[in-house]
Amino acid sequence: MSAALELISEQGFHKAPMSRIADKAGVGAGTIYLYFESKDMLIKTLYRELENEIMTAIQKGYPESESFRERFIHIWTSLLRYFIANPLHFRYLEQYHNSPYGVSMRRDRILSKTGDSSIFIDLFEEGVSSHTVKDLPIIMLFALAFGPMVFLARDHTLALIKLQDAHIVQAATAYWEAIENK
Amino acid sequence: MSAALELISEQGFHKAPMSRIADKAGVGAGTIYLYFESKDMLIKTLYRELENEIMTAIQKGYPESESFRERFIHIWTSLLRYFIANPLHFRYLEQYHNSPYGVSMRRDRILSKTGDSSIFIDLFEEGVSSHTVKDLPIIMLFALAFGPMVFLARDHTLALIKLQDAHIVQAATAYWEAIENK
Amino acid sequence: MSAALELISEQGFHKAPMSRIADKAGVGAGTIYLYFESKDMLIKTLYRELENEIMTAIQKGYPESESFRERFIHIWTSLLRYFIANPLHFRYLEQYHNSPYGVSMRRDRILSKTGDSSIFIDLFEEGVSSHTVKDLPIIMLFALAFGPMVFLARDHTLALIKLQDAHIVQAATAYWEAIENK
Amino acid sequence: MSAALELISEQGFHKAPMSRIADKAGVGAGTIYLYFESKDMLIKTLYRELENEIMTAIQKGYPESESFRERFIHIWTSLLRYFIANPLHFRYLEQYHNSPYGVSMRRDRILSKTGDSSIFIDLFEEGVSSHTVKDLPIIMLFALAFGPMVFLARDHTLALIKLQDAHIVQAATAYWEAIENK
DNA sequence: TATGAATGAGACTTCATTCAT
DNA sequence: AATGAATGAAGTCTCATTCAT
Repeated sequence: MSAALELISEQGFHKAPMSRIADKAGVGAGTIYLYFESKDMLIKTLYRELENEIMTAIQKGYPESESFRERFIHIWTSLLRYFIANPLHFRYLEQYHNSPYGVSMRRDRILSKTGDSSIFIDLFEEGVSSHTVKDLPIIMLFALAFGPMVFLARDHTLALIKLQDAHIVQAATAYWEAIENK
Repeated sequence: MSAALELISEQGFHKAPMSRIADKAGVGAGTIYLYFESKDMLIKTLYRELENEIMTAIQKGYPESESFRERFIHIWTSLLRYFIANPLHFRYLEQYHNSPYGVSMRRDRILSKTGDSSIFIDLFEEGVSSHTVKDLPIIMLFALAFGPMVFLARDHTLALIKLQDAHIVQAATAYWEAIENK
Repeated sequence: MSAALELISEQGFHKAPMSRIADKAGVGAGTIYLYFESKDMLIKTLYRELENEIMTAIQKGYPESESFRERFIHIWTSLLRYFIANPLHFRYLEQYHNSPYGVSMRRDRILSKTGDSSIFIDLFEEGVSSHTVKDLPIIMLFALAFGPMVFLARDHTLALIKLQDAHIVQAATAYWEAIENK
Repeated sequence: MSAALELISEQGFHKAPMSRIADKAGVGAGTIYLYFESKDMLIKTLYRELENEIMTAIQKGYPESESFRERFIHIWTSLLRYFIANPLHFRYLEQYHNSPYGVSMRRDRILSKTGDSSIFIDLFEEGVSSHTVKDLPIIMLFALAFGPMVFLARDHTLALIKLQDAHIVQAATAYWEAIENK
């Protein structure tokens, strides 16, 4: 899986044939099929693995009893810091989302409110009902919150900008002002 | 080109082999090569075509002499409206940006400040130097501005939300508050 | 035909598609088919044309009434000089001989003793029956005579050697000694 | 490789598509690419293989300590006998030399005096410096020596003549007289 | 008579997957 | 359980030839 992660992140799906993944992992090509039914399954399993790791990272130090604002900023900055610290993970997720798997998965999840993203949904619902954030559809809040973050992470990953910690806090604050209900 | 647009937008690059594009266009497979040197060239040419169309759409009704805020909101909403009106175009651009072409092009452009995105860059530079928007690196402002918009457009395209005009204005305003220098 | 000659000589058959030939000739692709039934026919016709030209060149100044040796050396040097003066023609003939056409044509001709090479055959038969040259099968004499010449012409054409007139005469003489009946 | 040898020898490069070679070899089309990077590499590797085999054949029974004449005739007749015994090899080499690969290789080798043909070059240089053969450029001697042999081999291969051993010796002797310094 | 856009068979090559070892 | 050689469908692209204009 880590061989697949490296190859796909760095070169994209179509430059990561199973044979190369096997080579990089130091195993035979057939061996992969003992653990994964198909390339698709490998890709999906790897995706879930990363997702879990990310959720764990976010929950670490989560200020359960602080204000909504604090909790929101914690999540937002944790996520961005995670992506900056793990650029391969970020690039993999991007590749995944921009593929047939990703699109259908995204739709399924959001419509059924399942999956790990439900944490975010819950948070936003609390924010709306407590009039702490603007009264907008959850999905819009979601887009407004994570759109900038993904873009920042991408620019950083591509080395177009070198995000300092100060930038991250600035961005989180700026973004908070966008959704805050004043 | 419109056959390519449809297939690639709806199914992704790797489900759009030249033979299917040709079929959909109602021509022989070889015919495409009379007009495009290679599949790559077809993809790039189509990209530029769409980009031009978008720039035209944005410039229509541009309030040249209005305040910075008005101009900014004009561009932001025009772009989002364009994507909502042309979901295939939007999805095509997304596919393109998430591919080897897109990544290298993006880097080249931003670093060399050429290409159509220079319009945005100019606008932001004006905003920063006139202290109308926060003093952040241009790329961050860019990410903060277009990140949410792309996410909104994506959600709309995937029918996860049906953006009304009211939503668009709300989002533009919310976003303005995020970058505004108060 | 001269467009075909140039392209095929310089780049080989497989880099001389009909479309390029037409372009170089300044006509439409279809126009060629008004004058030649197919690419094969074009190639064959061009071959015959060159062959005729060569036979004409050889016969010019042919010392009809001189000794066998004089006549032989005349033919041999004329031919080599022709190839040196017309490298494109030489390269075309080489390409042709090394192709399905060439091989079958060669066999047909020699077996049926038709075609222009019958001139050479007649000459050699005279030489053998008059005991001027060694008593070897005609085909062997042919090979012994034209093998070196073709090699010399090839080396000259490829710029591996720059044949001076002195060389040509030396070679002709040397070769004469090989077949001469002493 | 032997499937490629047969097809290319008998039908030429362009009637030997990879699919036919694979069929003839009784393997799948992709299998060839496990052993050869490309069709070009297959062709080149096969060429080198044959060349090695030929050099081995020539060196067998080489009369190291005999006179120049003996050594020269040994090489010449060995080569011709090899070609007669292995007509497919001969035809393959011919095809190869008459192709983009062959032409550039030939030029490289002769100019840099590398490759197996250097054996011949050394021999001729000895002959010239010891005044045993005529004082002509090496390339000319080369052409004078191997031109007839190639032609004879070709005629035999095409079944235009059935070379007996006596013929071979006659031809070698005749040729020796052409280059001998008298 | 001339054109040249259109065709589609066929070329080379890649790669997810299988299976005998 | 592990291997990796073999497979062959599918992909991109070329080009001799046709035919409506």
